[in-house]
Formats: sequence, C-alpha cells, structure tokens
Amino acid sequence: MAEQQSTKRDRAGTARSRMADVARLAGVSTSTVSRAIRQPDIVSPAVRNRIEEAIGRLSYRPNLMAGALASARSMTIGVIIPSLINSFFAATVEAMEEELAGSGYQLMLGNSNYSEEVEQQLVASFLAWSPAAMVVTGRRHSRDTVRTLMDCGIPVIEMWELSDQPIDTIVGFSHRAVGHLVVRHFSERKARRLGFIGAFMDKDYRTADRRAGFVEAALQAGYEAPVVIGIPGRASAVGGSLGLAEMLSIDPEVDAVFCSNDIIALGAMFEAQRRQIAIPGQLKICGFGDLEFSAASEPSLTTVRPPRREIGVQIARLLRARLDGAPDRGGSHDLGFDIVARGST
Amino acid sequence: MAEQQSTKRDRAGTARSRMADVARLAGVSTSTVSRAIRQPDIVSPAVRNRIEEAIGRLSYRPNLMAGALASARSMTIGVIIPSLINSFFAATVEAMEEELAGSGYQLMLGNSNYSEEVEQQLVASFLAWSPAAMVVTGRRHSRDTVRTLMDCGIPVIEMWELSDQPIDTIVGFSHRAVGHLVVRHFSERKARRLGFIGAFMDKDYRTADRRAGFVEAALQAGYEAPVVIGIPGRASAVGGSLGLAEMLSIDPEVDAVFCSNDIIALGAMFEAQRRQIAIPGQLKICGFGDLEFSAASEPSLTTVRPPRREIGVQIARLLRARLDGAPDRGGSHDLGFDIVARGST
DNA sequence: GTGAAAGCGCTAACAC
DNA sequence: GTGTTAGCGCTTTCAC
Repeated sequence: MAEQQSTKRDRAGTARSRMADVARLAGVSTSTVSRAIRQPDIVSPAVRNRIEEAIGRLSYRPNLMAGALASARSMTIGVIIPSLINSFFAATVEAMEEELAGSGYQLMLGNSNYSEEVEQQLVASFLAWSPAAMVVTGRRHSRDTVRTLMDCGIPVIEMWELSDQPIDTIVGFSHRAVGHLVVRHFSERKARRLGFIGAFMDKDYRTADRRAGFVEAALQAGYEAPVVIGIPGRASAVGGSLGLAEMLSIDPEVDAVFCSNDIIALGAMFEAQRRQIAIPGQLKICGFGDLEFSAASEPSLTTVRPPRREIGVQIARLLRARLDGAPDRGGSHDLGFDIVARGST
Repeated sequence: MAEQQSTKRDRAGTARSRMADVARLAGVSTSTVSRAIRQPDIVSPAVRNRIEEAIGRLSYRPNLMAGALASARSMTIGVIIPSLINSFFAATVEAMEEELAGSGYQLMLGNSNYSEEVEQQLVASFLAWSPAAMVVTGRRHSRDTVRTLMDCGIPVIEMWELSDQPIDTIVGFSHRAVGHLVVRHFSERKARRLGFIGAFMDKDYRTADRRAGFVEAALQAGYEAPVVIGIPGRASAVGGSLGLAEMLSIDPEVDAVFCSNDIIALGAMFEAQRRQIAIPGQLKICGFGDLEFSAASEPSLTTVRPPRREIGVQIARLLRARLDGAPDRGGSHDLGFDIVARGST
C-alpha cells in the first residue's frame, strides 16, 4: 500500500494517481494505458480489463494538461458570445452543450460584451489552450481576429448570421430577411405607416441589419420611410415604453411597429395600454425573439422566432463530424426563422 | 529568417513560436523569459525590454498547457451554474468576469442543468484542468462532490445561498428570509389571504426554500396556510397565467400572491387583466428577480431583488485576495436582498 | 498487441 | 539577476 506514488518534485494536491500508477498496478506500460483510454479497440480485451480495473481502484483521472501538451490539442471548444445575459446566445450554447454531451469535449465560454477588441483578446487567450475548435458570434471581427482564426488550423464556426465568405463555416440566418418578412406581414395586415424601435444598434449590428432590411422592404413595398427610434442602452421594457412614446410624438399615424426584441415590444404594449391604444386595432406590434412571455401576454405577441437552439445543435453536429475526421467542407448554413403570428398584429 | 524554430516532432499548427525562440532572440535563457512574464519586477529593466520586444516581434503567446503542467496550476477558475438561460446566474457570472478582467484568470463555465449528478461529473472534469479555484452554485451537492471539493486543495466558493457549514466559503443570501419579508410586505398592505405560485420546485430547491419561508412566516403571522401552486416545467409566463387560474379556482378569496419568479408574476398579471381583476385593489402580486420588464409593466411589479451581480463581484474579490496569498478565511457571506415596492402591491 | 524512449513547452529549484 | 538542469504527466513514433 505504501509509496506507490513516485513523485520527485513536491507539488500541491499531489495525491492524485498518475498513468504510471495505473500501468504499474495493471502490469503494463503507460503507452498501453494511454491506448486503452484513447483507442480501446486496439488493446486486447484481457489487458483492457486489467487497466480498467486499475483505473477504478486508483480512481485515476487523466491530467488533461499533460495530454494536451503532448498531443498539441485539447478536448476543448472555445465559444465566444457577445453577452451571457442575452438568452438567445445562452440558448444556443445550451443546445450545443447538450448535443456535445458525452463526446468528451468541454466548452470554454467567453463573453465579448459586443466588443471586437475584447473578442480579439479572447480569441488569443483561448487559442493558448489549444482548443479543438473555435466558435465565434457574427461575421464581423477585427482584422487581426480574422487572420488569427484563418491561420489557427482548427475548425472555426461563426454563428447567428450568414456570409458569402465565412472564415470557415457559418451557421445562422439572414437578419435582413427578417426585416423583409415583417414588412410583408404588416402589409398583409393592412398596415399603413410603419415604425421600428431598436436598442443597442451601434454595438449589435445584427439589430441594425434587421432594421436595414425592414426599411429597405418598406420602401420597396411602397411605404413611406419607417420612423426609426433607437433607444439607449440594452433592450428593455422601459426602453420600449419610451420608444413608443417618442415614436408617436414624431408621427401619430404610425400603426405598425417592429421592435428589435420582444422585451421592447412588451414595453411598447404596456405603453399602448396606458394610452388606451387598442392592439392590434389601432396599433400592430411585432417583436423578435419569441421569449418566454410572448405567448402569454395580453394580447399575445406576434414575433419572429430565430433558430436559437437549432444553431447550437447544428454547430455541434458539424463539429463532431469534423473532429471525427470528416472533410473540411465550410460554407454558409441558413437555418431560417419563423414568424409566429399572434394577437398583437 | 530561416529555421529559428527548433521543433523535433512534427505537430499541427507548429508555426507558433515558443519561449525558447524568444529567449534566443533576446539573448537570455528561458527561465529569464519566464520570470519576465510572471514576475516582471525581479528582472532588470534592460533585459525585460529586450524580452518584451522579442515577444512582440515573434508575436509569442505562452502555451498555457505547458505552464499549467509544469506548475500544477492553471489560470483557470471553474464555475458551475444550474442554467445558462436563467439570467440570475448569468448576471453573477458576468459580474464575476468583469471584476476578474485583467487578472489573467479565465472562467470555465459549466451547466449542471439543476442535476447533482451532472454537477458531480463537471466538478471531476474541471478538476482535471487544475483550476486555481472552483465556484459552484448552492449548498446542496452529492456526497462525492462535497468530498472531492473538500480534498481538492484549492479555494472553493459556493454561491446563491447561505450555510452554517460551507465546504469552504459561501456567498449569497437566505431564501427563507425572502419568504418572510414578502409576508411582512403583504401584511403591511393588509392582505387577508395569501398564495404562492412557483415552478420547478422539485429541482430548484432555492425556490422551494422561498416557498417554505413564505408559508412559515404566514403561519407565524396568523394567516391561514397559503395556497401553494406548483407549475410544471420551468418558470414561464404561461405557467403564471395557468397558476393564477388554478389558485383562484381553489380559493377565490386569495388576495395576495407571491410568485417565485417575475416571469410567473407577469403571466399572473396578464391573467388577472383578462379576468378584469384589479391589481393591486383586488389582488396584490409580488415577484422575485427584478427582471428587466418588472419596472415597466402595467402596473409595475413589486418584486424582490436578489444581489445577483453583487454575488459575482464579491466572489471575484475574495478569490483575488485568496489567490494572491491571503489567508484562507472561509465562512458564509450574507449579501442580503431588497424588496422593490411598486404598483402591483 | 505491447514496450522503450523521446519529447510536448514550460516552471522551479539551485547554483553562480 | 540570470543560467542550468530536471522534471510536470502524458502521447507517440518505432521496434519488437
């Protein structure tokens, strides 16, 4: 029972057993233990059993650092999202995680806070961990980030948008197309004057893209240029209330508003309620996100449902295939979106 | 320009320069480079400058794996939360991240999905990365998890609750006390019959604790036992609507409802609106969370604001101190909470 | 199918 | 202050 550990240097938490301990107990070499763990099939069943038993007895857990150093790759996937709070990205990450469960890959999550500089730093520090793949949000990155990602030699997935020229692969949908579809929806509902309320449009250019698509489609459909209200800070219900107030003060004729986020739409609905404006009779409201309250509100909220979980699932599948050795077919994967027509339009 | 790399084995992405390259270019040994990076003060300014220049020229980035393997610790903090979607925990993580920015520590985020088994697995795999510290949510963990964390030799922080016997340190507040305070609030507002609507109480025992505190305090205050409605699945507005409907069918006399989450409270308010029940006149509603819509709703929602960001900030500070060598004073840090009285009560 | 031996890139005594 | 010298615990040729 004594001195089965053979550590030379004194280290903290040195109690953990190492592969050499397993090898000794099983009466084999460390190479064989390594094989038994990574490619069980190529080890004879008898030896494999002895090794597995030894692993159990010593409650051995491989030191991933050592493995990663030796093999120059870790079972890690770096994921960078612009915000943790935003449940869109959280849903994507959660779905990705579920789809990846059991594969042995571990997500390293980073929060760029909608900043290209922060993103660049995160990419750099993540790469220092030799991840097996990187996932970043959006198609716009600093020059340096793009160069780094193109040269890093691992699969790189961009997400939540489409692009003709992805760094490698991009999985998402078209935010401009969202704007177009909402105009069509409003037009089918006989709206006469359109408006848009959005937050954070300086930093979250996806919101700006939806706005651009909306304005573009409105003009194409023969509408007057929509009234566009930008509200300060993050999307919030308070912002939606203020935004609607501002919009109506600019043009009381507006009878259909596309809000860049359901939470803004909710605030706008509350404001309409306070002003006794009938929804959808006098004012139609469409949101974006299909958040958890949207179906329950009074009236229920018409909204665009982005493929938030689907994006994560698709990325996980692409990555598993690629990391299992499938050929590197990059490209742009359009997952589309739905409009969920409800009471507010 | 040629062969400055001295790699022996062929590896993927071998283009990266190593510390030895920097050392050669700066005309020093690798130890000195290592010192210049980790403890710049103990290296002479002249040498330090040469090294920094070399690092820049080669765009050298240390291989963290190698460093972690050699030193048996990585600049990583493992954080396990029960849900990414839940913005409470996301806010805590975001605040922790901000407070830790620039310290060089990188968070590894894991999602236990409210499961003790998953948590146990995550703890095990995180420890394989030799993190500098671990942060877990709640005070209830599997036996194995507790033992592992007690023995792992690094700082361990539990969060979002209090405990007499933390594994090491716990930062949070008392969920029972939340229930007590809400009863007091209702009682001050002359409520006569109390109710509680909560979701997910089988898995999220913090919700169950708030309910227990609420029921306990109600009885102490001389109320009849509150009507308790559990809604299936996660907290949602739809659940809140259905929950209120069920509650009123059980006891139409209920005139004050504590909802375990603002989103549930919102759904309950919509349901009240559909039924033409006046808030707060006929029915008072209090939520939990102070989410982004709560101030904007009509009427605005009275709610309990948990110290979600404060928890993250406090953990980051404790950790920085500990990792800088402060003595290991564990304990339970009560950050309290506020009740935000608004229109709905 | 299995073992021996040589690293992976860095840190940490210890000597100078 | 700086260099020398051993490793950290694993993976991976290359023999056998």
